[in-house]
Amino acid sequence: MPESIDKSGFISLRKKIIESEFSRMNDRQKEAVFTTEGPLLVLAGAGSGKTTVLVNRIACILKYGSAYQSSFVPDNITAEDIGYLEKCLKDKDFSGDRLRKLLAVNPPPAWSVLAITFTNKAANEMKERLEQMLGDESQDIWALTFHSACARILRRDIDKLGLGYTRSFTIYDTDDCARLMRETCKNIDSGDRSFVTKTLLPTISRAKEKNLDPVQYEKAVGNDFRLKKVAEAYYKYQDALRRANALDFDDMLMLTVRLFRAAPEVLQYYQRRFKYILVDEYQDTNNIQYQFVSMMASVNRNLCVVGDDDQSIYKFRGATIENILNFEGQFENARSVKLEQNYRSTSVILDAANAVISNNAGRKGKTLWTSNGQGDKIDVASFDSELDEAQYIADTILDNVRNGGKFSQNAVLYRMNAQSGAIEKAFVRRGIPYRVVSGYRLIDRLEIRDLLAYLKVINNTRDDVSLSRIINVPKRGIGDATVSAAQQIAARDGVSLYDVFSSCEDIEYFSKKCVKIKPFVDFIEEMRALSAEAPVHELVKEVAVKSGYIAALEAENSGESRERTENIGAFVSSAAEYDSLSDEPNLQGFLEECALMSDIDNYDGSADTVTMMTIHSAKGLEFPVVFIAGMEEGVFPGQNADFYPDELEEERRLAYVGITRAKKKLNITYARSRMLFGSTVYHRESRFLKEIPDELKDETDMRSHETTFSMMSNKPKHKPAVDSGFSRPAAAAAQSFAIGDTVHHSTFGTGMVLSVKPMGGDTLLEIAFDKFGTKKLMANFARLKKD
DNA sequence: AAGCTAAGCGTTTTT
DNA sequence: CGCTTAGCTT
Repeated sequence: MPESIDKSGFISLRKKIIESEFSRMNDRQKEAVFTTEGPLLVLAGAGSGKTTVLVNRIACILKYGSAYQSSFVPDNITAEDIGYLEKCLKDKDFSGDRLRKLLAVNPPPAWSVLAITFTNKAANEMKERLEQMLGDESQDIWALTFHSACARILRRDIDKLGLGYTRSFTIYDTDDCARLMRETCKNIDSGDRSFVTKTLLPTISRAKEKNLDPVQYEKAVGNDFRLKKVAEAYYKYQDALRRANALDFDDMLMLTVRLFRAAPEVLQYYQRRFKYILVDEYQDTNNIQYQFVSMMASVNRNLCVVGDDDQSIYKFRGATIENILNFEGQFENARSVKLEQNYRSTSVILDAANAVISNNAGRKGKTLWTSNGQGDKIDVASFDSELDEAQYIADTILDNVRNGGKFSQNAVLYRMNAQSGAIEKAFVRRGIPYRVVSGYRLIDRLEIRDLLAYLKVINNTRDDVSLSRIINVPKRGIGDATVSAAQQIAARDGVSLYDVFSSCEDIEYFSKKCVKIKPFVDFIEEMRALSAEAPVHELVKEVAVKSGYIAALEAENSGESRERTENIGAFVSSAAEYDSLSDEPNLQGFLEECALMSDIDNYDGSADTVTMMTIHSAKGLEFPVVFIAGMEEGVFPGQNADFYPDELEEERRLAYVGITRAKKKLNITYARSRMLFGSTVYHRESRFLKEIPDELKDETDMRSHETTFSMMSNKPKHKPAVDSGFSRPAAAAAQSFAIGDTVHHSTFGTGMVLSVKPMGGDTLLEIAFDKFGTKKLMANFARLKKD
């Protein structure tokens, strides 16, 4: 190196340039971004710009490597180079390749980064933002959920586990698992029908999260009679899964970790491949996920986890907050950074959130602050019934829109999906466009599940659960007696149900039934051949038609059957979308995507509709105006909260998550009576509401103190749209209205138009109905007929 | 095997 | 309330 270059001068210039490129971050954020080596815990409060920090940190690593922390100086730097760098700093131009070459110290190739999140949506968002920032180089970065990452790993090497699984394994969702369990453990019948789904499977799930196989679990259980029964069920269940070449959600993690132990070269491959690992929402990780992460990161030790202990809301599915609390103990030389400045909400909203969460004992302790203004007070309103509550929410949203807002700025959040019904009805009545993000997806519909069962059998003939689901759907003369006989033979010979059916000619018992069975087996074989060559959506279409499923629906020719046919059409479209978006589309990949995609993953914020969802689904999102409905004891927090202090704290964290979704305005509502699961229940105001200081709230009591009379108790005629994946066609009612027009509405009957106001491609009408008073409706959504 | 009716039952949050 | 299932009939 030439004498004239001052080493320390170069290093400090390098720091200045890197810092300047990320100058828009606050000091804490910078600290996280520039900690590019070693284990790092980022405790990021709600709305603290966490995603931006993550993305910037990866960008910094990929562009400059460890340059910020390194004292290494390349030999061949010249005075001219220094001049160039100084000019870059002065011009704030950091885009040049030359700059990068001069400054970078061991930058890793792009595919060195594994980013793990919990939803596909978050993964895609991260990928998109990285692509924006890095261009093509981000192509090979893995930004995936835990489950998809494990699926990829297992797809390559699951046979190395030596348990008989093959690469065409099927992923069982909770419904499949319940069917399998009921089938395998018919003798474990406790009389309680929900025993399997409420007790047995969750208990096994916990065992798998601790990486306990049936044998280990049985040992751990000891002499507990009840748990011994669970262990027995677990053994049979796991064996059935193995024979079906199927994995449940927990297996995906457990078997990956076991694969890493059984085949160290597989683990090594990934350890070398991923120099940098980061995990988002770390507070939601469970024990096996911790094992997975620590194995992957143990060589390079460049692990960055981001989370907020106050937002841990998945304890019920095994998440353990200890992973965050113990991070510094588990990873040597770990650093930790707290992000407490909030960029999202007004100080009123933030103060309310802080006040509520401060009632929790088990937390690391953070206090969010913001330099945003105070903002509006929180509107709190109470009602007689959930119907009045829904009406109020609908009216308030219409007011917001009339004052220049957009529907999409409003979100309605609630504790349980069951609460959405009343609100949907009110929206339908007012003509408010909305979208429900629910646990109920397109693929949860009966007809799609049937179709998927066909596809699963085609992909993996060992899948007995799926086969017995569709063997006689539509009716083809193979009834219960035949199926249970076949099941017995399969169990006796240790083969799959499909094997029995396909060799029915050799089995005496089936001599007469073969006429019915043979065509079905031939059909499956034909589709198996097709699946090797045709695109997935064509296969799906063929299956739907040639199985006779569509014909059976058409024969039924009811409104419901037509809807089912439509849904199948939508499913074919989604397969076509998969075909066009996926790098190498195949049936297996499509089935995997179906199993691992949730409704929120398809949520697209760009349509101008109100969003409705549970608070769980809302985590990670933000909206200018948020309504939290059903703030009642018994609903939020739920009944169990009185009994289990831990659950109360989890509910409180959930309340914290809900409150911090709001950017500008928060509305909270509750009702003293509520129709829930078929009967009316009475509740008091939620304790969480009382925990918000009075000076932050504007309270309105809309409850009557005499007889309850509610106009809304008129039953609506419309069945509300269940999902909303398809929003109502906005162009359908492109008619114009004038003041004085007489109109007909399917629910409100006849009325007269009082005012007309154009609004974002639509028209807001104020209509005086003869029997229902004055309502505000959006013309395109209200299905109005002019006289 | 298939289709019908009556009865019963669970209801939090989800990858 | 809405959905599944048991049990009966054809």
